[in-house]
Amino acid sequence: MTAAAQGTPRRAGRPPRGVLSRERITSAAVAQIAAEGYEGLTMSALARRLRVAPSAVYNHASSKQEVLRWVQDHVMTMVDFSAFATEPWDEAVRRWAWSYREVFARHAPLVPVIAVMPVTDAAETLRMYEEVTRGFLAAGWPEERVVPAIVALESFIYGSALDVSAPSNIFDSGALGPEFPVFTSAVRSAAGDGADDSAEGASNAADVAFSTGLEALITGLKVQLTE
Amino acid sequence: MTAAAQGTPRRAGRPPRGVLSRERITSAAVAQIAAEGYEGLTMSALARRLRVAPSAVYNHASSKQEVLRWVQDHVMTMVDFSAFATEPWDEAVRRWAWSYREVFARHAPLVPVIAVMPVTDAAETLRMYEEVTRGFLAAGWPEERVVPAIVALESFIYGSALDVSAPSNIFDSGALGPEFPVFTSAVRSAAGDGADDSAEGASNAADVAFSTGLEALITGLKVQLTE
DNA sequence: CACAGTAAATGAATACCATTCATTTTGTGG
DNA sequence: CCACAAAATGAATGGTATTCATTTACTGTG
Repeated sequence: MTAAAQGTPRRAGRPPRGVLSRERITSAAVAQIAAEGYEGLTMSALARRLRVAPSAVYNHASSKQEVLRWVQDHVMTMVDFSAFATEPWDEAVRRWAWSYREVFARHAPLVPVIAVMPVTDAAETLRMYEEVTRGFLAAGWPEERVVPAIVALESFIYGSALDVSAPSNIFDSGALGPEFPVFTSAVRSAAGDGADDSAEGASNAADVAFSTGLEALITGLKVQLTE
Repeated sequence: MTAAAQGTPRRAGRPPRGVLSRERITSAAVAQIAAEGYEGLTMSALARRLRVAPSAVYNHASSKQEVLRWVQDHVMTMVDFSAFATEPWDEAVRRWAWSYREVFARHAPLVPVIAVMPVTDAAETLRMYEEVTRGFLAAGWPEERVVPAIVALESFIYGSALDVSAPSNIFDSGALGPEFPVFTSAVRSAAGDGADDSAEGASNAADVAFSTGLEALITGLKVQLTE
């Protein structure tokens, strides 16, 4: 019952029709992550889901890192950048950034992977960059300034995605509190801010910080444009 | 030769004087990272450096994650936030942010650790927050806005620290380039920007993006203050 | 001062995990 | 048609964090 848990156990040797492919491996990995999270994504679990021996995966992917890169490119398709075609620049950036952060907050373990990942053969990622770049140019941005601005926004988004997965009591200074009264008080007063989770903005601490930073970036980038 | 590679091999049982402590473990971990990087930081290697059996470490730290949290708090001492005591707000933020990013670019694997790490009993981290908060308040910031602003800056800094460790050809679209001409062209024109590594700013792509985002954040946050 | 309990070390064992390799089978290009 | 490449199996391999039984020594209580 090593590979196929039920049905014909498939003997060794190349099968008549290809069993694996980049697409099937990627979607099995995504399914496994959805089912058991990133801790649950092991090469064994992946192979089990594909009804295949673990070593078979290595005929298609050279490492688990490579599988993660495929997953990352697939996850990019869930980021909504459609507003760049219809909305003014600042509103398009706003919608894109919130969507981007939301997607990668649910895939926080991918964030460190992305940082080191070259964009080569990451087609979906490139598709997004292409459209976002178009949006910047259409809004009158000089070409040489577009990529740094996108990278800056992305850096903020990735950092914020990590921040979302932080525990809400992350700033609880505990027993050391009295030693740092100014900060402790500031944390308390920030928590009291939008914390009435009754209606409207529905904002927790991470959302408030993200909104603060994103609006500042949008404002500041616009100012840079006029200089 | 399991534990001590030379000298008296120390028999089992509690030693006359304590061999380990949080401080000694932390500094051994930092030394190990300096010597062989984060891949080289294994519990075995750490124990070897401490001349101790691997299991001994678990009498003081409950997991490797905890050791990493100690390292992270220690690394915080290398961030220079002294400018908040002497410089005007925007210049202080600038110096702090550049220092912060530089430190964690050299410790990128800690970034995902930080995100989930509560600040409780992270004394050095709290020391920094205390001083930064003071600086914001002294510059006239309303108390409830300080923490979101700091978190926003930190998110950008962490994301940028990851960006620094990315390969420089990260935006090389390779064979897919022709499919995404607008983005490909923008990448080329951005590269030509400050890429004459002859003199002055000495800026690579990551530095340009960081500067762009940081200046935008500073400008945008200042604007928010006057509203 | 004795004695109990706890703290801190050793060394052996565990369970996993990614990855590799020899082997087998099958599809494919010359 | 035949050699070779591609793709599967199943059995190692080496490394990992972590746990456990055992031993020894320190520490606080009567």
